Amino acid sequence: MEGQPGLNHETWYTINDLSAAFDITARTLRHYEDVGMLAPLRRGSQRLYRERDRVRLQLILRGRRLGFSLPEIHDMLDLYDADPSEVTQLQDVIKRGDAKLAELQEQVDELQTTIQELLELRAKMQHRLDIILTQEGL
Amino acid sequence: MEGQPGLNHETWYTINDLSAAFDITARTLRHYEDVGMLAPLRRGSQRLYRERDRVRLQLILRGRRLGFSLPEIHDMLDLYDADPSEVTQLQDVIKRGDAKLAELQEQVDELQTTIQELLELRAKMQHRLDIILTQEGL
DNA sequence: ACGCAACTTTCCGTTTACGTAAACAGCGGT
DNA sequence: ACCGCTGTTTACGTAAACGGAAAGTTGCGT
Repeated sequence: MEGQPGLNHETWYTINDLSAAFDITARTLRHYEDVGMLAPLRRGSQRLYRERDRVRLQLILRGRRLGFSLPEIHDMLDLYDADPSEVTQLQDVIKRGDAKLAELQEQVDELQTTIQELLELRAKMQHRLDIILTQEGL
Repeated sequence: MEGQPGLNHETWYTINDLSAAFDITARTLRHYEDVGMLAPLRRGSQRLYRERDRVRLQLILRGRRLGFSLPEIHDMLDLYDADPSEVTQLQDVIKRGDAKLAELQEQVDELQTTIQELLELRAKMQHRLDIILTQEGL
């Protein structure tokens, strides 16, 4: 169950807390760990997820909904993990972030084109339907 | 090669025309046919793709870039193939189209949230970088 | 101390979306 | 008639992202 194993005010989650909360299987969470996208602490052999892990999981699942592969999502997570004390790291993360941003914007554009086309199709179909219905109404 | 086998002014494409034009393999085109997403004509055993097939292929590839599965894309293509003379078909296509539109809009929203978060991260990193660089400049 | 539920690791299975030969057919050029 | 190219079908292989079952361990309630 969800709780606090220490005396601090941090919230902890078991693997089943998270799988229930996000409607995924424990197997999926272990898989994300296998490929290095999550790294929960251990109490003995049991996994203990912190708030940080929960946030990362949310990012992973959103990435999946958006159609990204796990390696792609992994790269995006890495952006948040960069060491902010090293100049080269900062420059690198900005550069990689900009590249990803351009990609995401392109995807938004294509989505909006798709939406536009579907709206036009819908209008056409609605128009035909109106004509048929008024004819039948005679 | 791309050409016109008849005397009309329609353009035809071989399987290699299309695979070269869209940078995919012939195998991929045959696969889309296997799963019923394309249906080129035949001259003997050879596939002949018309403009209509080319447009459908564009839709398929865009769908893939947006992260949709082939069955999902297949459903979207079906929207364009609905018989516009049947009232029930028209109503059905409008309903299914609206459902897909809601989905697409949701995807746009999630993408824009992701973009926003990356922009904030970028600003944070840029800020840290500026501080470090001015310190070094002393 | 005992049982049992919750967790663990390990490993083989499955689906999607093709990749990759193998083996054959038709056709334009020499 | 033979070559090479382009195309075809058939069929097994593969990577990604888990699913699912087996077998072992651990902590907790009584």
